[in-house]
Amino acid sequence: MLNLELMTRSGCPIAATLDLVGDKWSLVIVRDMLMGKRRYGEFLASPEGITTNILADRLKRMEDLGLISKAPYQKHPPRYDYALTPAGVSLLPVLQAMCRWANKNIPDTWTPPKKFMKRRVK
Amino acid sequence: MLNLELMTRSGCPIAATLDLVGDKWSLVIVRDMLMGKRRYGEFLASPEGITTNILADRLKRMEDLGLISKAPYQKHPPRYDYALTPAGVSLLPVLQAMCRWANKNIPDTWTPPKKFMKRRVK
DNA sequence: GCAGTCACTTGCATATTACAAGTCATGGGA
DNA sequence: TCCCATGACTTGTAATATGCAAGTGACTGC
Repeated sequence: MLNLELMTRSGCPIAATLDLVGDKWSLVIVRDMLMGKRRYGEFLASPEGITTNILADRLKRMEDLGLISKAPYQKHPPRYDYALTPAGVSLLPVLQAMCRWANKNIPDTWTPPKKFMKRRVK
Repeated sequence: MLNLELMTRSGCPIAATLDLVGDKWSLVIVRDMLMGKRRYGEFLASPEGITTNILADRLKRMEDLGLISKAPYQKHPPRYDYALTPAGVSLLPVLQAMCRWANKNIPDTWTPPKKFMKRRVK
């Protein structure tokens, strides 16, 4: 369970989920991490073109929420690897459902790699 | 397939889905419709407290996107019933995945009705 | 004929996002 | 050694989205 001081709009699980990750960027970053990306610069390089201030804000926010964790891979200057926590990884089925929906309903969307669509989390 | 003049950030199905419904309110309205609500006033009455201008904007936007349709149930003054199109209904698996995630990860979220969680769309 | 309801629209303040530029430490090459 | 590039950000400002309050028009019930 996540530990949140954040107020959600209601107890509805859909509304509560949207209060945590219902913006245009958080789930794109989660996608990148599920695909193996771990560094600030790798997230910036994604084709959607997130800007640096939004990326820094979302990384901090999702860390505060308990969806990602960061570990330094060097000390001077501090540099971090970002990784999903189990709660973050378990967003995978949401992303898979979005992929299925988009591939059926939005023209010209890419077919995700099979290993992404087949992967299961407990 | 939806017919969109909207530019998406990339061909990624996740990013494209978020470009259509990745805000705090659209999927809440879809949820209400899947639960049987059809009128403007019913959406307003939901516990999250959407405001009238945002609701009117989202209804129009989702109609333009092809996710919902409206049909008049009286002429003077014009009053409408809103309903999901097949593309709108097929967002159900995304909402179900969010519910499962929230119930496991966000404290004190409601358990949705079984008929909502069990329902399947082709 | 007057209050209330339904389905909105409008105006304005605040919050969020986008875009551009700057910072700071370090590593590599001439 | 000095210059430039890179990684990981921060800061400033403009554009856009959201929240809040109030207003509108066409009825409906009393």
